[in-house]
Amino acid sequence: MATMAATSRPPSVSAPGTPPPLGLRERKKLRTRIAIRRATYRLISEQGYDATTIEQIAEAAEVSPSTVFRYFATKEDIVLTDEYDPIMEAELRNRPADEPPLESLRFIMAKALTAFLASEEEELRQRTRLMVEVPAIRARMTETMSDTAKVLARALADRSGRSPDDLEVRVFIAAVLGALREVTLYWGEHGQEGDLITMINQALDTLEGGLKL
Amino acid sequence: MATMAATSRPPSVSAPGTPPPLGLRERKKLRTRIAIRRATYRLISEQGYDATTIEQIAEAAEVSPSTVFRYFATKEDIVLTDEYDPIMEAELRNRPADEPPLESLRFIMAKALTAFLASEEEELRQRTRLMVEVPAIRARMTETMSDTAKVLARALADRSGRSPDDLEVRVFIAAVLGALREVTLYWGEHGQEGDLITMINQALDTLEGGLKL
DNA sequence: CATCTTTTGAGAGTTACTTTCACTTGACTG
DNA sequence: CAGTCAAGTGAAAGTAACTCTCAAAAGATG
Repeated sequence: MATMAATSRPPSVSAPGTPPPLGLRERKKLRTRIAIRRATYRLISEQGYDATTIEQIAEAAEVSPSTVFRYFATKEDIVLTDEYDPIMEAELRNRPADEPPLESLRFIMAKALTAFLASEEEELRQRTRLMVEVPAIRARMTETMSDTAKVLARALADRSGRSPDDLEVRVFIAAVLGALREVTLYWGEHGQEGDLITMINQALDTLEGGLKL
Repeated sequence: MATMAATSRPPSVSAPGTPPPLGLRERKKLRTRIAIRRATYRLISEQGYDATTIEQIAEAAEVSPSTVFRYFATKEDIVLTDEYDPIMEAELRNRPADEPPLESLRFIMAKALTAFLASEEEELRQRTRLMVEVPAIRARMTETMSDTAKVLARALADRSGRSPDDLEVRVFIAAVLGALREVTLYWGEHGQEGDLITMINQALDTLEGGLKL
């Protein structure tokens, strides 16, 4: 994520390819990060988004307010930050280069969502709820999506020999992510009932058919 | 626009169909509104968006800060508010009902843009500049667009006998507006060179072709 | 253990926005 | 045209998200 700048690694002597065995410092940071997020989700579910202040979050997570801002640039980011971008990118780059781009995206989005649903369904639902209810979250989410868009555009451009800045590529991604966003919103507005993945596939079908309503 | 709640009309006795001849009160409000916007645009072009405070805007427009907030809900809205939604809606409802929806949108967007460019080109350019440079503006713009989306969805749904909440309709509009947004961003990022309308048409061609990259 | 570097907390400051209330100023009525 | 009513305005105080600075605390390192 954008807020997670690459920090220096301990120059450990572990075998190459093995994940470096995080020093105490890094482990602590991770714990703090998680504590803040957890506290935030809990407080929000109890009191609502607006009523939950950074001060409360800091207190609940047992850190100072300044620390909260050190870990997350904005209040919205506490809720929205995840690590799915690199995963989606990797998956996309793993698809056969001659697969139609829309099919590649269809595939990786289904996969990412399935994984998310399997491991953190409750969080996804709360997030969706907030996306529907809180304009600030919705807005920030859109920004986040445009980071995702850049990553995906690069991957797609690479494999087709185009520039990642190619207008057509950008429009392609924007349309797909715009549709995805709308489906999620729709799902959230309708009580989160029905199968999200099926609905996404329907939306992609609409796009694939050339938007002939 | 969302921020412009319908205010009471003077029950004037003018001929039906004639625009009511705004009382002094309404005229003054309009002037204030314009003064605030003008001051804002000027200050921003001189100092940049972040460096321009509401207080400065208020002073330049010769009103109090509270009045500024009475006219515009947020700082971003001062820049973004326009009155094109009802126009686009009317135009859309004027298109033949059997015209393919994508063509209708293509047509009305070209028309709206042409009008905007003809009468307020400088404003459009400044707005685009801000959209590229200021995340808050970009975010708010997206929200604004989703208001537009609702209006257009209703119009489109009406003529095809669908519900305005129909997933397919919503996806359709989201994709088109998402593409439009991306083109505008692209145009802005590339020095605002080239013909916006042509680029929009290209983007719509991409959508129409089923997003086969 | 001593030193160096990173992380943290405390505190003060900025600014967008909200709310309240008294005052002014158009608009309508008799 | 005077009086009343409603709408619009300004002043002021308050809230909360974010920023900046600096000194203290705590992990890493030799």
